[in-house]
Amino acid sequence: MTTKDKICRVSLKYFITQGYEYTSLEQIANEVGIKKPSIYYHYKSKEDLLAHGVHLIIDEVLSTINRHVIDHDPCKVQLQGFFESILDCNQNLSALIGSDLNGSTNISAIFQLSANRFDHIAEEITAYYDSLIAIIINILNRGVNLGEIELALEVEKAAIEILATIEGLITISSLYKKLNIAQIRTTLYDRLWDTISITPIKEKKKTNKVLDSFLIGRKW
Amino acid sequence: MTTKDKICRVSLKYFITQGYEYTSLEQIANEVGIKKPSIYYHYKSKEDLLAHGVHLIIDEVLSTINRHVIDHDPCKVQLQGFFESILDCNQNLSALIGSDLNGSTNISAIFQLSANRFDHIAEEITAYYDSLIAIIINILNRGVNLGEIELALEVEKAAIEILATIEGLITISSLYKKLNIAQIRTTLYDRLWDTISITPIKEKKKTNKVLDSFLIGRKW
DNA sequence: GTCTATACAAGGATAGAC
DNA sequence: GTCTATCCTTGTATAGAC
Repeated sequence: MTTKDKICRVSLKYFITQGYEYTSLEQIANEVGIKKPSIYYHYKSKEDLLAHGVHLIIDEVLSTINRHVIDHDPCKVQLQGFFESILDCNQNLSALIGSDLNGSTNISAIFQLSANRFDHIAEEITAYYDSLIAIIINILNRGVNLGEIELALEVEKAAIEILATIEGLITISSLYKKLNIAQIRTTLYDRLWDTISITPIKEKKKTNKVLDSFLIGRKW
Repeated sequence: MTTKDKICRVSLKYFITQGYEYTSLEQIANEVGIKKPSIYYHYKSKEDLLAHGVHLIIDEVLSTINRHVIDHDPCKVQLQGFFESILDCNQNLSALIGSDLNGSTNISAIFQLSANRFDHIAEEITAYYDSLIAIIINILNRGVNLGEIELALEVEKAAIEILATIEGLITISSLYKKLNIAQIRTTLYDRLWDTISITPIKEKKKTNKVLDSFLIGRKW
């Protein structure tokens, strides 16, 4: 890994765990094993560093989706691939930046922060969401054509619903530590699919007994 | 309004729009119309200011829910009241802090930031989520007893699903500016209710033609 | 490509007068 | 309860040697 790459990943790690403003170039330089001014040889400013970090995450998410949403798979599998890709990327952020993030991560949080602060990063993030919605809409349209999905479905609304569900999981799991996200994501996806797929009088919602609680350390 | 109160609301406004770290006490003092050191008469530190701001939001959300979730209403109405309360609080944050936030706000984002940075604020936020989930679970249990909601429903999972949906809407609407949240929230709530309520062979998912796009400035 | 040295600004916080 | 003055630390960024 080049020094430039290393700087980017280390700074991303700190931006995510500590926040952009509370991360100093000194700290980044220390961990990389160089001195502070050397960063400026590779990046023109701290903001530049953030922009590269955001770009790295977006790249990772989109390429993961690309790998997991296979062309001729059934729609349901494709959509699940999409769903899982984003959640996995969020969860495996630690691997991406080569570090040991213990807590739950939240890629949306760093997007939020960056977008609020820097206009050109906001544009990239909007384009990213455009891509995500376009991908979902493609999957849904194909599903409608193949008869997997309700003909009457308004794909655009459904796409946003799906994306909102994913964002919600990411947000809530990082904020509410008692939540065991690994357990809830499958159920949530099944439910989501249930609301858009063809359901020919099949008995819906036959749920099983609760085996494990989604909540850690507290029984409701 | 007391000076202390004014300081709290002004700082909250800037914390939300600019981020905690990028907000200086100087800026806050300027807007309040006092000098920087006077802040220290009312609050012991900048962190203290943030803690009070977070507390203010949490109070507002919980009391709004309290007003909108009426004791003997049907379950569906109660749940919708809950749903709307949080989204409204998020949207009307500008009114709360007495200011002119133009863009979309995101209370989860400031929770995120605060929780990451300060342990004792994190505890308050966890307690807040505990309360929210307890409220939903109470509504759902009552709905099950009244026969409005599926007997087989696992209320705990459903509660988290509902909360995740709300969080998702907040997150995505603040990140993805093209989304018209006002239009999508009703649909999303109906869909959600659909998945948990008793459905005696009623024809589900009879959606109408799309009239307006959820997305602003782009037609998919 | 990385270093030392340093400029320069800004922020949080305190002391003490009024 | 609010002010002026000031301390101290830290941060980003640059100049210029090696």
